Amino acid sequence: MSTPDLIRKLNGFFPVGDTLQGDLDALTREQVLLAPGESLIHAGDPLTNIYIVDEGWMLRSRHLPGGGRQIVGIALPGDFLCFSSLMFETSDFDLTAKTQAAVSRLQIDSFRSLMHLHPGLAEALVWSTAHEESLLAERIVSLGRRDATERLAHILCEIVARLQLIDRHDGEVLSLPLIQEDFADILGISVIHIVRTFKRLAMLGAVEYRTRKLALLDVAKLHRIAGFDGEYLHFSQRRDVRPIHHKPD
Amino acid sequence: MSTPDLIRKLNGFFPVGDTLQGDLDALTREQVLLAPGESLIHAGDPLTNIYIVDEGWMLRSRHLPGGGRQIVGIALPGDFLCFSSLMFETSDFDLTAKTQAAVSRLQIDSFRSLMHLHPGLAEALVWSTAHEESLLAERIVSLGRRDATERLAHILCEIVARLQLIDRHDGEVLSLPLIQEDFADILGISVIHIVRTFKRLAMLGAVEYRTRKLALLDVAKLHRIAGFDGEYLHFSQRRDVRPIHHKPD
DNA sequence: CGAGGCGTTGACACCCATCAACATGGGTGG
DNA sequence: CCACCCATGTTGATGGGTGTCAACGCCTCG
Repeated sequence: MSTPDLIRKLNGFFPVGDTLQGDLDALTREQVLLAPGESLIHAGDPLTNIYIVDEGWMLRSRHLPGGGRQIVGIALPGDFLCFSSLMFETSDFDLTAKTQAAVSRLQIDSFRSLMHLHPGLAEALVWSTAHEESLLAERIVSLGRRDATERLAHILCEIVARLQLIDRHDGEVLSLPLIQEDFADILGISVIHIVRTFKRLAMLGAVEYRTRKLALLDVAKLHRIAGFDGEYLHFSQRRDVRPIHHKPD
Repeated sequence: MSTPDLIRKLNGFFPVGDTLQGDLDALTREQVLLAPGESLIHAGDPLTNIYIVDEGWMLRSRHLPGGGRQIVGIALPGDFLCFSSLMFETSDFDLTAKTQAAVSRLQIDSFRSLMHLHPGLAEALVWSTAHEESLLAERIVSLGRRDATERLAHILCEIVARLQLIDRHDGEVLSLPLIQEDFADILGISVIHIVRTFKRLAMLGAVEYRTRKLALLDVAKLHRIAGFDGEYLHFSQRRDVRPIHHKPD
């Protein structure tokens, strides 16, 4: 089985040759199926695998002593998970399926040797890592310096853009598995204030949210509210990547 | 010239063999000297290099339309900068020297081929990337779910731990180049509230701050206030890393 | 038809931002 | 050595954004 979403995502960024396609297909993989709410890994668990999301939404979160939760990342089909298994022994976060999900499990040791045999795989991982790092940094900007309305608009812009990249964007009304409590824990805001904030976005004519359905009324307006500049996603940029095993001139 | 801080840092994590040491020495490097306040790169600039900080503190920040600033990372001696140059064409952030600083500039193309010739270099980069990713994720938890006092205590714990790792921790009173405005922009809090928060930490008997000097009165108490668990730094863990070019049994 | 998940509303309190003014202190030039 | 100045830190008053609590409404699913 190939990894159509990963390929599609990388292809949006730089031309994916047959080599990389082959590399990814060559992975010996075990697929894990998860029910909604089921966890792939818990904070403190040993890290022994890398994963690629094949289908579904996964959330990376931390549970705090006081009972709170902070979601630090959303993983969509085509995303790598637990890349830090390459270096660290335990996980700092929970990894939980938000929908029914399917992920490919890759033993870290075999992944290492596969990376050596298939340099394109290393490229894919590096791209994915750089990309995720961008998302984290941008989230920090949001949490640090944007108010609730801007934050919510911003994450919605980001989600829409990411879904478009993997062709999961189904038009005017978007199905997404996140409930308002999830948005609260992504944005560092209380659930009740998320309600108010969605209402404000609706009154502004940008979007309307109702239980896992998001109606996109005016995406341009949403971008304006968020101060969204998709540059940090680096979707439109293509660097002419030479596989690592090619010597430069 | 070697990279003592990078080596020291990696060594705290896994045993650094002669191979990696040699790899790092083999880098053909151009050193850049920066005055305090001087920028190495601005948001929007093309990314054509990777850097290693040899000396000084660097801040990675974003300036917002409204005039605000969010600092997303602190780079200390031994840290890589702009690793995303491997994949992206432009920078999303400013990189500014907070002290006098010296960084080694490495052309991205020669860095790529060096990574191939010296697998240990790739290991070092991956470790550094994973490490930075951990810091970003933990910062998101702070900004999302900790109040001002916890946030400030937490970043202070993190800074102390990072300085210890590179032997820059000079005892009871710590010199650090950050002013209160910097803390404000790291933590997403106003300067004025940082003042009050430092005062609270002083009244609690944890630390006292006065113009680039931090007196550590009771580090254990500071940890307790922050809810600090250094696990995310992964300093005490050592994974037995096999260089990528070794086949697993 | 009942129950539970999810969303909504209003009242109230608190954390933190904003503004304006003032204090301190180290460095620089005369 | 003094005077000044600029960076940095400090204080108080006030207001707004957001959290908390409690109660209720709606929809879905079994």
